[in-house]
Amino acid sequence: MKVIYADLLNELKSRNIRLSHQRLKVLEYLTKNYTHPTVDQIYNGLHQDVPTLSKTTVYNTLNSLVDAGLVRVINIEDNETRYDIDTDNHGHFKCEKCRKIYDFKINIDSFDAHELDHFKIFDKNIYFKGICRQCQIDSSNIQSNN
Amino acid sequence: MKVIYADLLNELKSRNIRLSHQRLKVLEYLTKNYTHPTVDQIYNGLHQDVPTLSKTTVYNTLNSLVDAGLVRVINIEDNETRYDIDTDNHGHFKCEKCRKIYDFKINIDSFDAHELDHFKIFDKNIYFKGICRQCQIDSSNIQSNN
DNA sequence: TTATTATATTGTAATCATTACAAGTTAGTA
DNA sequence: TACTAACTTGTAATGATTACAATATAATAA
Repeated sequence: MKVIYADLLNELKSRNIRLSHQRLKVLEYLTKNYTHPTVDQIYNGLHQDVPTLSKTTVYNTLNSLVDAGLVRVINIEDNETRYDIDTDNHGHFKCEKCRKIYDFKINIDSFDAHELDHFKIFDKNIYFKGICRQCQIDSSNIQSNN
Repeated sequence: MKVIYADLLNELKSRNIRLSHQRLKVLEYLTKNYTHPTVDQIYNGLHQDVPTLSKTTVYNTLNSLVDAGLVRVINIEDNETRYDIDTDNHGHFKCEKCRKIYDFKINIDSFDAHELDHFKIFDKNIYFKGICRQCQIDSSNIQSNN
């Protein structure tokens, strides 16, 4: 899914969330970096460009954006929260070697979960963990060098 | 899924994990409390019975059991890790009102995720968030009392 | 049973992510 | 241009988890 920056701005305006310099920069970062970044990565990525930026502001901004439904939280490891500007229905794969998070297409709604028939569901998440293709290739190359 | 305590003990023995008093108590707690407890809940639940128990031991024990594949980690909220003695293929629903976690049957392997065809997958997780049936009933009763 | 030893437990201190808070700043509006 | 509610910032607080070193114990063999 392609995220259109201008659409995000309209979305913010319609929700009366002020278009502060810092928020626009965080949004811009997320639309330019599809890496499911952590708060630290966002902060470090923007710090040169916005020297006054505070990490608290990054937290505040992300919380606002999540509340507004413009950003999704990814909780895979318990010690690092990641953020995703793509709120469409998709899954995440985390490589335990290179730590990269890959998106993959999956229609979560195609499941039947009858036990939840009378439950209100706001949010559906799928994530897998393992070793990505590239890391398998890399490690077999290292072995063949022995 | 019914977890057989004796099977867990054999599993531990075969992996050369010592059957210390504290570990047995944590395992017993998990097999008796299908509530996906937090570390605090386990610690508080056992503290009367095992007064010398340390919270560090609960952490250490759970990490060992997770490494051994006897317990699964549930990361839904970023600030509370929960533990599940049921390692079978199933999904979790977290109610945002009563905070309870419900299990539901779902065959995660029934999906096709072709983009991951050459990825090694060790671990698959599904969780939903929303309002459970009981909390919806409760809140409509409160409203009708107005 | 007893002695031995590798492994486990414990309490405290350290770490790290996140939030609380209060003072200063700014976006949006009139 | 002035006003004000909302936002940003830096620091301090919080809370979960881990590191560490001293003590205790499970498993093994004599």
